Amino acid sequence: MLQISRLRTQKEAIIDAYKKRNVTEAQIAEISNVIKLDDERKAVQTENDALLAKVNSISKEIGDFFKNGEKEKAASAKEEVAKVKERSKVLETQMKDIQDRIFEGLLTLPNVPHNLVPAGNTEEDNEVYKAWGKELPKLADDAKPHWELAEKYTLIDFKLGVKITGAGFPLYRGRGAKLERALINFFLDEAGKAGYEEIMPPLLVNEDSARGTGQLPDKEGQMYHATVDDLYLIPTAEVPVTNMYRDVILNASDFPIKLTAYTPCFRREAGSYGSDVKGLNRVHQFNKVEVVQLQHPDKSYETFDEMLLHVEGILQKLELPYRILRLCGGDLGFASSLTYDFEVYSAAQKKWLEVSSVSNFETFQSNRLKLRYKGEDGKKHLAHSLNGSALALARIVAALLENNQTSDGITIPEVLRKYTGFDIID
RNA sequence: GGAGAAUUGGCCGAGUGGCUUAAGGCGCACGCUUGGAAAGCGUGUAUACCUCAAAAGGGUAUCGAGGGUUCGAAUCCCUCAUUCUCCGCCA
Repeated sequence: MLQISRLRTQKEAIIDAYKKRNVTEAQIAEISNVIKLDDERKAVQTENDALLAKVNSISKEIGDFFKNGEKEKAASAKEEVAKVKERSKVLETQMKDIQDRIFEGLLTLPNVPHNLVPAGNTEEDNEVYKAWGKELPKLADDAKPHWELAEKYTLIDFKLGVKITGAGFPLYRGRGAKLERALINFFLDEAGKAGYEEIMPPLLVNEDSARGTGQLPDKEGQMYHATVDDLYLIPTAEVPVTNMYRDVILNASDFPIKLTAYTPCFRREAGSYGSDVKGLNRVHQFNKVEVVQLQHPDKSYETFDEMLLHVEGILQKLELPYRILRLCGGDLGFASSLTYDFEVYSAAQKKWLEVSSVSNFETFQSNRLKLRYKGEDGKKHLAHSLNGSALALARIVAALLENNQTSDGITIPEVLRKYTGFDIID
């Protein structure tokens, strides 16, 4: 959520930057509308505060009148207060209404794209920030996609997942389950080495938390909702982990705050269909290790680069072909200012699969979270929040299985062997 | 799930309708004192918003949250949350 003060001071610059996104005329108009509503709010508050001050001072007088036994004066003063309060009540209703409309207006405004964000509307317009320099792996003609390999070596049972729950809930078994656990441990250990504190958060969150990181109201349909208790299954660890700092005031010396968490992620993926959803490419439940950083605004882009290097390092250790995309305005998430996606090449499908997304939200999340720090000037300012996947498992497994298949079986990358306890799946 | 008790500022803690501008203490900051420190003394020490060209100043709201009663609420009433104790259930 953007701050009204920013809309006021940087209105033209924001509208200009918005042109890189798919914003509508209505959204642009909303900027002026919110400012106008805020002007109204101020006028109403000024009037109402003056009325309340009057009520307070008259009430004090009434106390004195009673003490002195001046009952008639007290009675007429009471009448006066009643009149003032009647007017105040009207103003209070107005103010509430205006504030609701301001909040609704602000919720429709996406984050302002960073200078580096290329203009564009679709995936096609994303810029390749770093391309895979070497030749892409070529497999034998009889190379199998990962869902066939998973069945052949009894690693994942998609059918049992359907039986127990439904489509998109894979059941990992045997060495498949072990490989999954190995990757989780490997990712967590890498994050630990990079200085992230490990968190094991709740997997269900309340409405305030879903609202804090912006899942509500924007992406309501994407989350599973446990209606009896009004709790949401997390779509990413970002939600519980970032909400650790909701309504928190930090000291500038606390930065950077670096947190990592493994959690299963639950996504309804409403509206997806076709070959994209085959196998592990798109599922309702998958495992992911997330990294989150809270940082001083002056340093958040240094931190952003550090997070990119962290993700890149993991992919290199896994020996997977990858490329990094700088998302264009149209593909940029609602809350993000700058996002780089990591894709790995899945050689049998001959597809690039998104496995990580690293974003700087600047103050967009912290404004809604009320996540602030006490600055050098003694005043409170909004912190910057960033996060990234490091990494999302399901698609990494898909690429590993496909790329590493040989006539003897599927070889396990060197770094994972001490975690899996086996070198090859045969 | 049931019963009882509690929730006040950075922390402890007083406060049962106007004398609260939330006492007092601790902590913190600055000053005085000192050779230096401690002690002592003094001053200051929440947040958000409104007003003001700015600063100073003034105003409003906030005593777990939200409603209500009242001219006036930390104080009375209602709903909810959290914590503690006991009972029930449970890995």
